[in-house]
Amino acid sequence: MTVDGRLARGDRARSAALDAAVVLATEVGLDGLSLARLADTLGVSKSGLFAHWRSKEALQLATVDRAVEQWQERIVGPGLHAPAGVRRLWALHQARIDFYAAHVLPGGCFFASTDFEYNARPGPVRDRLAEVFARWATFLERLVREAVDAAELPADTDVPLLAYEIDALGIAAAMRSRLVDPDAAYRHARQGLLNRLRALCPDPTLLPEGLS
Amino acid sequence: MTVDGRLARGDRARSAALDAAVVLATEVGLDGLSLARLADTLGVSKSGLFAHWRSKEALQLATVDRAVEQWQERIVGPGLHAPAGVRRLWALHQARIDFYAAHVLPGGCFFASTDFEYNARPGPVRDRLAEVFARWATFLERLVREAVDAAELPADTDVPLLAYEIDALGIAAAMRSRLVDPDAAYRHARQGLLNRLRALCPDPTLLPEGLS
DNA sequence: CAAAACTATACGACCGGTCGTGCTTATTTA
DNA sequence: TAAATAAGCACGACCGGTCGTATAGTTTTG
Repeated sequence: MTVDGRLARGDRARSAALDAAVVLATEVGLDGLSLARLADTLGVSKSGLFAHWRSKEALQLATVDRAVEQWQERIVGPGLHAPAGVRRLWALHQARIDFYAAHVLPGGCFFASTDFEYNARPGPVRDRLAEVFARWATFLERLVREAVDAAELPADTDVPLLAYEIDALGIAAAMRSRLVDPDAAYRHARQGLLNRLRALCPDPTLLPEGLS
Repeated sequence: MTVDGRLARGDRARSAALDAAVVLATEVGLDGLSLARLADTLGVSKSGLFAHWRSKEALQLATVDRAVEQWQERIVGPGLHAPAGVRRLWALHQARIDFYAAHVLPGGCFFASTDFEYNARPGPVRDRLAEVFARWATFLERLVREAVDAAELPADTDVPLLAYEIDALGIAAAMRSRLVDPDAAYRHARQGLLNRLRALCPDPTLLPEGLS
């Protein structure tokens, strides 16, 4: 039953297709990505994709899930293993900033472009994106609340809003400014998140050293 | 020479087409908008559109310009007529927040969706968008600098970054949270911009009254 | 040798774009 | 004032191309 080599081949092709789909969808949009281009990139035939997903929409949903997996591996994962409280929050932000510099700024952000692409288009894809962002917001809010215990956040702070800001500001500012001045994007993302962290933690001794 | 009735008819049709194009492009994307759907919405034939614009790309560029005009009329205009300094900045923000509640939240934001749609797609449309955002950033930075003279902004503040944040945060936070919780979008946009303004102006007596 | 994975081919629908024609309307002419 | 002219505008039909999708056949693999 293992049938390891047999099933492994199909799973490998499926996985490679999803990885390529994330990259291509970031360039041309999740809906703008044609199956022909995806098949050409993979070096396979277009119709073969229908053996793995029954429709393009099914492939789009799988692409969103794959992007979530990549995001969690590269961003959330390192942050979760950092120390608790403010330092943990900062470790997460630092990982995200480096991720922006390495992936978002050169090639665009899959979630940002897809989010805005489907914002006014109800349907399964938009629903899936809503779930993803809701989970992400909950996770961010939890991280912020943990940091609050150590840093004495001002009483009138809206914690869910703060979590949203941390997320939206980093991506939006980085991508927006990329159109105007690519070099400024990294500084903006880093500075913006750092400012947010300072507001969150007035005691500078709690922050990592060597930050401008 | 007046030729009023002759030219006015064509100009009216052209103007109506651009208004509809902005609305439709906000829904399905600037590139996802088909000429057939635009023609159907207008109740005219598709080929008639080519009498006004020689190609779809020309119509897309005209659509961007039209959206800029609308934005300036509804947002920049009221703000420019407000008192100078912090109050003027707040008047601009207040107009933008109301605009979010009335237009962006129900139907999406043309600039946000189009910006991310074309972020990784070089070409004339992206270049036009870059010009628009560069002008917008310059305008915002000028407004912030005028407010600084009255409010004594902290010395280490990055003014261009602040201008970017004010813009990106409002749109991104509003649209992002719309997917998750429509009711929270207005509060988020208002609270986020208000927080920014408070950081900009530590003296509460300079701020408008009745703000929570 | 099955069975799974993949390819080749064809289809209907829709895309942006072109062309030739008729209608509307302002200007010119008598 | 009334007929004639001409220009702008809009229309329907149609083109080549590409889209997502279905079906039948071929190659690969344990």
